[in-house]
Amino acid sequence: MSADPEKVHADIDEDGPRDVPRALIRLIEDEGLQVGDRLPPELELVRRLGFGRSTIRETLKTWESMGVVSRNKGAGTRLISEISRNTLRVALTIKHEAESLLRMQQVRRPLEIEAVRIATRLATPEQRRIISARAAELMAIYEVGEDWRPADSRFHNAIHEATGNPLFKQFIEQIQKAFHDIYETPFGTPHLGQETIPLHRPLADAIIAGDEDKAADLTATIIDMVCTATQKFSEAHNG
Amino acid sequence: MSADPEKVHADIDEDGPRDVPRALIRLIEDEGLQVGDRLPPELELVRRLGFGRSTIRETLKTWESMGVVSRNKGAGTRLISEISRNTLRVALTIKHEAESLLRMQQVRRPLEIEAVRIATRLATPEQRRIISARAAELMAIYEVGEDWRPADSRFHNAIHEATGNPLFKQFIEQIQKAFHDIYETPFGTPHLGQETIPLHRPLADAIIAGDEDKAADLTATIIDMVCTATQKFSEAHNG
DNA sequence: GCAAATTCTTTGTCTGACATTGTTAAATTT
DNA sequence: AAATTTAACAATGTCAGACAAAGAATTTGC
Repeated sequence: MSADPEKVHADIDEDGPRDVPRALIRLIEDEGLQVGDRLPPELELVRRLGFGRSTIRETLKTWESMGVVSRNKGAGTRLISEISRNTLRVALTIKHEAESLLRMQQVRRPLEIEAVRIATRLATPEQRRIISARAAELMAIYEVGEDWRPADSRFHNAIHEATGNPLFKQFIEQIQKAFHDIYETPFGTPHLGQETIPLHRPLADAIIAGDEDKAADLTATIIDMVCTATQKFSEAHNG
Repeated sequence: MSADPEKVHADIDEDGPRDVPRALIRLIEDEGLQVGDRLPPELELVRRLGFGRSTIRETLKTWESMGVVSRNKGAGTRLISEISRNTLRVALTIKHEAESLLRMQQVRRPLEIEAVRIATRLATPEQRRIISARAAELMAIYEVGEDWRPADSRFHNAIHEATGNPLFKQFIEQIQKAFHDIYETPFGTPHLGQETIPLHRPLADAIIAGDEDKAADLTATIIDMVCTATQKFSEAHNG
């Protein structure tokens, strides 16, 4: 077994990760750094991790663009989202043209419907109560005529929670975030989808009753209405 | 009007974007670079854009992590996804635990099914031909016993193209990328989903025939088989 | 004409220097 | 003594140069 001492030694020597991201994650975990904490300065990272500064900077800059850390000249680098060796970072690029608002809803549609189906099947009684409460809150705010969008987010969020799969929440939230980024910038915020709100009460009821098909149908209807509104809006603003 | 010559001059001087991403996007647009084309080498970018090499590299590395470009030592940097000044970049973080492989397939499922439905409705004759050809290629490679995964990617890619919505391709590809990142690292690559390949021929036929429901059913079957295999795999490797 | 070896090109990494800006501590003033 | 201003410090941002490593292209040999 010990026929090749050099190689054996090389393998044993391999206790440290060979690339910067791994080494950084390891340092963060070993140090027990939490969200909000500051990372060591770059020059200390150079010393402790054994990589060149530019190499380390490339990783930190990438993490910054992914929202893992925030970096400020003079201040330092802070952790702003959880990261561990089990965290995988994925980036999407969305082209924002006339049709992209519609395209986003087209992708959101199946995700939202599937999320509702799964939630209807799997939600615990506690989760169903929360969904119902959020729906009540949404309707109340809507009827008073206040800004219902935060309540709408909370309602859908409750559904996504109930799926037991955090990816649904993440994907849909990112789509919505991109949607609003595009939407608000060019021409103000006209409260798109207002007319879908009254449908949210029966949707909540269907979920609570465990009527998967009805819940899915209502969700489809809601998103289709948003699509129609989006389309009208796009046409009105682009030709 | 010419009360402040210095400032006027400064403003006129402002013909070039101040940060690297803008400058790069501008160059790509001006040059008319398409997906698949090669970017100029780093040193030429240094010369033409007027930034230091490390600064440019930080942007290119970030773009690589976002799937905008692919970079290879010796080769060069290629554009692998559309980018323009209207492109929005969004990042996801996926926590990879025992269940995350399954969770990813759970999210992929509705996306893939919807993509197939839309493709079946909207594909042009030319696109249907391509899908058919890819299916034939996939079956041929599969029967010979070679690595069918690249062909499988090309087949699904052809479907995503036919939706006319690039977001489907991006989302699903990123999920797959994350899946393989997790999958290959810990325990080698056991060709998951092998038994689904024979179903791809009838799937292609259904798409070409315009039978939306059948195509959707077959897709669901395929992904459910992958889910089952994933589950078995997870259990075998985690207890 | 083809295969192998060589050269060239391009990205990857490291080092060192300086600029810019936020932070902190000292000095000055009130 | 307290508050404000100022100066020193620390951290990231940028640039330049050198070499390593690996893919691509060319040349050489047969």
